[in-house]
Amino acid sequence: MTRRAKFRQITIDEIKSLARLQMAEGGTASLSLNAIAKHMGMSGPALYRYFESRDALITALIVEAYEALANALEETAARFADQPVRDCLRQVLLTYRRWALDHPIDFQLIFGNPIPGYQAEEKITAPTAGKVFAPILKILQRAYQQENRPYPSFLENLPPQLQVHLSHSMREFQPSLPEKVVYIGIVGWYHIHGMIMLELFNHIQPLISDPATFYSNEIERLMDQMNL
Amino acid sequence: MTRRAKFRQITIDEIKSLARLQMAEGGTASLSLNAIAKHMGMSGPALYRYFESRDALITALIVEAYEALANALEETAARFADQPVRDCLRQVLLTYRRWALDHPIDFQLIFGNPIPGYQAEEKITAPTAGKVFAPILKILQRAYQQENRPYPSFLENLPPQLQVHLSHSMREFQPSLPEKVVYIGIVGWYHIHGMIMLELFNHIQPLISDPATFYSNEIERLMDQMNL
DNA sequence: TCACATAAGTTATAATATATAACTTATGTT
DNA sequence: AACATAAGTTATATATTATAACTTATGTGA
Repeated sequence: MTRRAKFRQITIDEIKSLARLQMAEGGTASLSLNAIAKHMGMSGPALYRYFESRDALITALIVEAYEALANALEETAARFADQPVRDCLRQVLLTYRRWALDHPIDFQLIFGNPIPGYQAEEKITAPTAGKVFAPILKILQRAYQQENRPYPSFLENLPPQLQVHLSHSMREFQPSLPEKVVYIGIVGWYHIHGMIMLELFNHIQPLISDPATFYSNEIERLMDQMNL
Repeated sequence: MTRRAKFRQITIDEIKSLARLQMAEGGTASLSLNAIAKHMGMSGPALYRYFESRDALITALIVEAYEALANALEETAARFADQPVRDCLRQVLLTYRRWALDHPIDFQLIFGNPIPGYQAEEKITAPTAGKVFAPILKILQRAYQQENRPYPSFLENLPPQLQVHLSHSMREFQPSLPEKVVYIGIVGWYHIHGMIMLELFNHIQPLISDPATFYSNEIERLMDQMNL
């Protein structure tokens, strides 16, 4: 890498870092290229050498957020891979919540409403999205395929028109994954996700005194349902 | 109501209506007072006679959204009040999804990320928030208190530090509501909510071919868990 | 009916935002 | 050393929210 390219990378990183900081203070849409430039000691238009537009910067941040979350989950899964399935999955799901609370802005970028005016470039963001779900699927695969645990009873009478399909990018990670495993994963993920979204946007606090305990408790209940 | 006040109300309604229309096209944050005024054939600053600021307009829209959702749920609950609990609850939960899909902007205003720069005026929005949850609690109360259905088994060994408390405004609607009923309601609501948020933001479609069937199926599973 | 307060609009202006164009300076390579 | 290009600059166009000052329309009380 040339010296110039190195400096360029540093500048790009600083821009993204400041953008994150700005959003942390005023929400995902309080992003001002001008303010970033000013803070870095240069004029506004200079930023356009590094990002084509405000949306391009946002897209970069979204991709990074996806990757960071996926990495956090994968890392936890790897660290507890030799533990029983239930313990491993518990840790991964705890990491999921922990990461969301620690990185509310990144989580909103991934799962919240679209930013004003911002048109998601799905070609860029979609492939990374699958990575988030992959570690959870991997654990479930271990449970139901390697360890041959019985499938939960609620899978028995599913309506036939309910087709589950993995996106192309996800298929690459998990080549031979039974529909049932995917379905269990989806059901679990949605439950988890609902709790976290509500907690993140302060809809849980008026009802539950201790969201952490509630979450832990629901995880256990969920894993009970999954026969884990 | 004087003639002038009537015209004023019409103008206010038109502003709100156009605001909704604008958001429907470009997301919750693509709200331009100027554009609204222009569309109504008047200058930008004229709008400030009707709304103190952009945030005041947003707050009004949020309150209306809460009320509209609560009304939709209540209406459904009333229409199926003489049916068995399970049938009534099913219809209410279907209405919940239907309303969210039919009014994605209003749903985002209530449950999505905060709009850039917008500071929620919780004094105004909080009291109405309770109304959304009320119809569901009412149905559960009927099941477990009037009809004396047994509580689901997952309530048996809850950790003692897990306190459930209703906000003040909600207490007024439901004076004597056992903690257990509230807890069941919360658990169910979160599950439902997770599915709808993910569907609304297009995170469900890459995985599930038929979200409606999936949702229906999950409702049944949920009510099974609730002993309904 | 007329006088007058106020409601409801106007234009002008300030402060910021994204973004483009045209120009200058620094950097690295041939 | 010459030169292409990267990386910055200022100037400008066009939005945005919002305030100030001013004008016109409306409704009411004397």
